[in-house]
Amino acid sequence: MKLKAVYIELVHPKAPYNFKYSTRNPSHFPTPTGDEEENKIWFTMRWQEEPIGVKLVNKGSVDKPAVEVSIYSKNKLNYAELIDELIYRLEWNEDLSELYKVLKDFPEIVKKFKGMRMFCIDDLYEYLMITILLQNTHVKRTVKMAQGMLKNYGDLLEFDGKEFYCFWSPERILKVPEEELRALKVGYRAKSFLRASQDYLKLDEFEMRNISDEELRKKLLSIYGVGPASVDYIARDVFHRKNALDTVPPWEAKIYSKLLNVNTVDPKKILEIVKKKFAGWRGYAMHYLFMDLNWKHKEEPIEWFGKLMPY
DNA sequence: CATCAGGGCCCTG
DNA sequence: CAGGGCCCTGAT
Repeated sequence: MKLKAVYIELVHPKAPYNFKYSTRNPSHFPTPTGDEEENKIWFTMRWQEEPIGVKLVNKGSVDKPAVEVSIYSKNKLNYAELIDELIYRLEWNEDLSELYKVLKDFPEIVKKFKGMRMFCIDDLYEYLMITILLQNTHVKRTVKMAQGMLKNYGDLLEFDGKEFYCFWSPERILKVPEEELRALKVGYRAKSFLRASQDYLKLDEFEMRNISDEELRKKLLSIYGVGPASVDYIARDVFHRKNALDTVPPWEAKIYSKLLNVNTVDPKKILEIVKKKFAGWRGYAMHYLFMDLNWKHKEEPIEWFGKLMPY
């Protein structure tokens, strides 16, 4: 599908805003739903049922942020509404000054990553599908499964001289028999995709933005295929809950242990330490520490991390 | 070649 | 609340 209508607007995120660290995450598994270059990023999304393409170009600096947003669509849209949505998803109006106080023991990290926001362009539905793709497997297989699913059920979009897939809609995937999904080697996840899609259609993700952390957690856990590990990621990344971190899986506990320089790898003890240390911001704070490690590892591989990080 | 664990979650007892 | 089962893949 060729996307022709184009709308361009220069948006000013609240300073400080670090474009690079807010739009790239070395630990994300690659999907054919977007691309990035220095100071540029392309991605797709489904907005009000319509698949669209978005390009962001950095036109500012950390202290004077400016991002040129280009919207590509088949039909004209209510652009003001869509820009507001992007501001929400990209956390462009967030004030993180309290976070930096909580991170006082990590001055180098605060200095380097000041202005880094959470980067999740996905809506609840897409992120549900992503967390299911991640469960109980290695990244390599996750990538393969994602490609297979996108190729078969996603929408191929053409915009700005590029081609990317947009995630399938829940309605689309619900028409597919479970056996057909299984043929794509997604295994028992086939059932999860279908049941989670059904559950999603009963929810109102916009309403969920306003409920308490506790209620949100309960609602998310009621979705088939969503358990304690996925809830933390969804609450933090999609719903921007700064304190979302109630489960530390063993593989993360080993990494946190090193990051926090403590002599335990017991997930429960680690969680207690994190709760105390990063009161009110534990999800966000750990993201900062984790990103620091990811970028260091990308620039120069860290042996212990390479061994611990599931691949 | 067989075995096994792996960015969890569901279901059962 | 603990533990087995689940699809598949690649490592051993």
